[in-house]
Amino acid sequence: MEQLWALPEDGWLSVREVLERLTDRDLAYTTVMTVLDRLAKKHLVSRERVGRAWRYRAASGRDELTAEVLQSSLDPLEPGDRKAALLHFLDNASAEDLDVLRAGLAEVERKQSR
Amino acid sequence: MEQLWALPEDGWLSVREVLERLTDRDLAYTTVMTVLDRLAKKHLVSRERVGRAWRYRAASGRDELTAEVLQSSLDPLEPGDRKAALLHFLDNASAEDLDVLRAGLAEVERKQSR
DNA sequence: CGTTGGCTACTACGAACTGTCGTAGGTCAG
DNA sequence: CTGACCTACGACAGTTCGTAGTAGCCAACG
Repeated sequence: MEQLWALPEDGWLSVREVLERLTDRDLAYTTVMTVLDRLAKKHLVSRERVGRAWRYRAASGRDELTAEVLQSSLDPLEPGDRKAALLHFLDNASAEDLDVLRAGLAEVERKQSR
Repeated sequence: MEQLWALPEDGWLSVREVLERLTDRDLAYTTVMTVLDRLAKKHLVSRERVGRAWRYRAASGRDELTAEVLQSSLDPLEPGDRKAALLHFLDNASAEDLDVLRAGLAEVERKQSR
């Protein structure tokens, strides 16, 4: 389902255009339509009427969506567990991830002091 | 389902003991058993035979489990998106979370240099 | 003006997962 | 033996997902 997000193109796409980009899957037109419809109902994509047809667009990028998932995974935890979870995460994180986080934290601080 | 993890007690618990701790839910004995059985099959809990009965224990704490979820949310992303997701995450993180991350990073560095 | 191609809306269906139980049958103590 | 307790297995409804078919609307072509 989310395979559809492998499609870059951040403009608006019609069902047909999405279908044509999914050459590997060989899906029926209506399948793509149904999926897009359901994603729209869950607000994972936005849609906009153009004549009779709908055009779809990712509501948010893979990166933003993932960031939300991270937050929502943490949210139900109590503060103690939340903290522990973050620390466990760091323990298992790759050097690259740690670098990104370090840089990101520095950036946040920079913004804060401004 | 995961409500069961609201139970602290990191020792081994029998089905009956779990049931008794779930006073709010009023579940049948077999319901708890089935749930524990299924969790065991997914390796979310470990079990150990004691006489005829099984005793169950959380395979990992809520915190560790969440840390794994965080990793697995990130894993399918390409490096660019992964980085972007982490940065988005920092953008929306609370001051407390940022503090934890800062402290955690410092800790990791300390370990590394040793 | 009727046919056709494209598009939507609605429905369907099987697989997987979840939450909830019930039944059947084994075992161990009184 | 009998009852209490436990497990194994099956069941059923509700939801999500992936896939698709049917019906019907509309605009443009010939």
